Amino acid sequence: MEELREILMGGQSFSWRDEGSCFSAVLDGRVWRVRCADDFRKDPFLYDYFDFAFDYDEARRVIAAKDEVLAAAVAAYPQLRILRQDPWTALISFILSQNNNIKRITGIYQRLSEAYGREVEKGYWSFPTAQELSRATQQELRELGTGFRDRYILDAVDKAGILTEIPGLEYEEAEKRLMTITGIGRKVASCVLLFGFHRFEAFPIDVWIRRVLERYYPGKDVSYFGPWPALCQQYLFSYIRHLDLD
DNA sequence: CACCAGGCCGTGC
DNA sequence: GCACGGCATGGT
Repeated sequence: MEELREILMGGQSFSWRDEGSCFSAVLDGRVWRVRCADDFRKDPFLYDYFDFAFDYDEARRVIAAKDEVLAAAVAAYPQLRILRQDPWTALISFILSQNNNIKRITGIYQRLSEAYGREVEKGYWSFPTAQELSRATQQELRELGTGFRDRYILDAVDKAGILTEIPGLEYEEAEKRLMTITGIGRKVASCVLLFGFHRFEAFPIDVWIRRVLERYYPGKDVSYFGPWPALCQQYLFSYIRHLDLD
């Protein structure tokens, strides 16, 4: 259970709800309920979603060997994984994430689903597709609590077609392309590329990671964290974010 | 009641 | 190119 919390509700996805005895989400048109690793190993969709084809054991060894900070981060969160999320959902999710907190992001995500998604099971709505979300007006979005991000969402709906181009682009080009959407800067673009397109070259730099870089890695650039900068980033993110709270 | 939140936009140097 | 304030809203 607790090992799953950091993966499902630690900031990479806003689709999951804590139901007490399990975590639930509507993905791929149906409701999923998981409580431990055994729940998803054998299901083809969840096997892909939880990225079981990737050798995290090997990656952990390489990353932990880089330095003491990463070794501690890996030791603290050995079960961490990068979920393979839907690109569109990731795009809107990380537009919502800017200058926002996880709890509130999840709330807005849920209200968008209830307002524009499909109720696939009583009390459970899918996240709206771009077409479904195109019904929304700016005022409606504002009333759902999106705040100043309302116009960003509308622009993303208009430019949703960009997502089909991303797989064919080099990382830097893909990032630039995403940044042509209003409300998408470097950080959000890198999150979309990581969580929506599973690009492990990504290295999202938010306030937390910026502090880590300044304190522990002065002068170092992203290449230090290769060949999977995204994994290093994710371990460091979970590690230092909880240091403050504990 | 302040202050912050997995930032970005617009403006001004 | 970098620095700055503004931004909607709710959590703590």
